[in-house]
Amino acid sequence: MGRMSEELPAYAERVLEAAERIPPGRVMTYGDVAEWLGEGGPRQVGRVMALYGGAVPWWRVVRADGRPLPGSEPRALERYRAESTPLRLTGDGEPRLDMRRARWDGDAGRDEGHM
DNA sequence: AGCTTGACCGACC
DNA sequence: TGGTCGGCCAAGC
Repeated sequence: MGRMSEELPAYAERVLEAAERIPPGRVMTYGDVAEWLGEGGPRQVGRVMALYGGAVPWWRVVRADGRPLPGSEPRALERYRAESTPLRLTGDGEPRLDMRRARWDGDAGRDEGHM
């Protein structure tokens, strides 16, 4: 046991932890997660999710345009429906996330407007 | 050491 | 609404 090599890079672990924090019925964009962490950027978050996202609620981390993850749209939509995540229909009738309502800021401004 | 690659983003047209 | 472009930064080679 000479080595404690982490299977996950530390950064990846933080990203996954952030994803697990997102409450049901809400979503964060890749950029939001990066900003919340204060590390990396959207592309880095995306890469982590691509590699290890299966271990966390991956459907709650989405692109900024609210479009469901390509390739997993049926599964994502099933989750959104189960969690009552705000959706919205486009002109084509394709369901997309209603980002104005579904986007979660990580409780960043939890205290504001309280006093 | 320097590329290259991304489950991206915002600006712009 | 859809396409391009530059910027972004960790990981892999």
